[in-house]
Amino acid sequence: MTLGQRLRELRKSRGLSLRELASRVSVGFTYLSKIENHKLEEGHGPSEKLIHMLAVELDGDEEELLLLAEKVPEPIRRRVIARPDAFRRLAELSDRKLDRVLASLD
Amino acid sequence: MTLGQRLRELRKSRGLSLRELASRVSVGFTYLSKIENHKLEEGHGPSEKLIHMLAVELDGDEEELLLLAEKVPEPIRRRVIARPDAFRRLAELSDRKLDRVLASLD
DNA sequence: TAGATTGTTGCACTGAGTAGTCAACATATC
DNA sequence: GATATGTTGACTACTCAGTGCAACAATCTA
Repeated sequence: MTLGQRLRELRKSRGLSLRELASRVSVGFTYLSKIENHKLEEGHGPSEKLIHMLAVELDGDEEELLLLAEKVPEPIRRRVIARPDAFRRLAELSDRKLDRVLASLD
Repeated sequence: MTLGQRLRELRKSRGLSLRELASRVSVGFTYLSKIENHKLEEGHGPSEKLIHMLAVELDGDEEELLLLAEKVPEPIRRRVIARPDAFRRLAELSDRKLDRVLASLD
C-alpha cells in the first residue's frame, strides 16, 4: 500500500473529485493527481503540512499517512528524541525480536 | 546537553579552532560559532550532511549528534518506517514501561 | 604595547532543492 | 457537444542552510 493508493481510496470513498479535494486543501488539483499516481520524482513528496490537511479533510489517520509518506510522525519523533537510548536499541532489533517485545506488552 | 555544547566539547578536546574546523567541513566559521551558541533562529539547524561531516572530522558519534540536533538518525528512521505498527505502540509507552522493555532485552 | 589569533553577533544576501503551478490534452458522462 | 473528470511535462516560487562582512571583545605572545 502506497500513500497514493491510500489517498485515492479515501478520496473516492468520500465521493470527492481531485478538484474538489484540492481546493479544500489549497493546492492545485494536478499536484494531488501526481501524488496519487506517485509521479513525483524521488524525494519530492508532499509536505507534512499538506498531509496533515489531507488527513483532516478526508478524516483519515494522519500518522498512517505520514508513515506511508516515509515521514516520522511528530509524536513518535518526540519520543525518539526524548529516549534515544531506548530507541537506538529497539531499532536494532530484528523483526522477530520486535514481535516478541510487542507480544510481551499485552 | 545541547548540540552546540557537545560540538564545542569535541572541538576543544581536539584542539581545533573554529576557523580550522570550519575549513575542514567546508562552511564559514561564523556559522559554526552560531551553531555552538545556538544562535540559529528556531528550526534553522545545521543540515544532516553537515552534522555527518562534523562527526567524521571530530571523530564523534554521528547518531548522538543527530539526536542532539533533534533529527531522527537514518537507521532508526528506516526501522520506524518498516515497522510502524511496532513503533507506534512503543512510542506510546511511558518511560517506566520503556525501561521495563529494555530490561527484558538482556 | 602592539600584533596575531581566536571567538561573537547582527544583518543583508544567495543558491539549491523541492513543493507546488499551469497549460494542454485525454477520457468519460449526460 | 458541453461538462466534469483525471494525466503529464515543463515551468516557477519559496524555503532555508549557509555566506560574507563588519565591528567588536578577549587572550596570548614577543
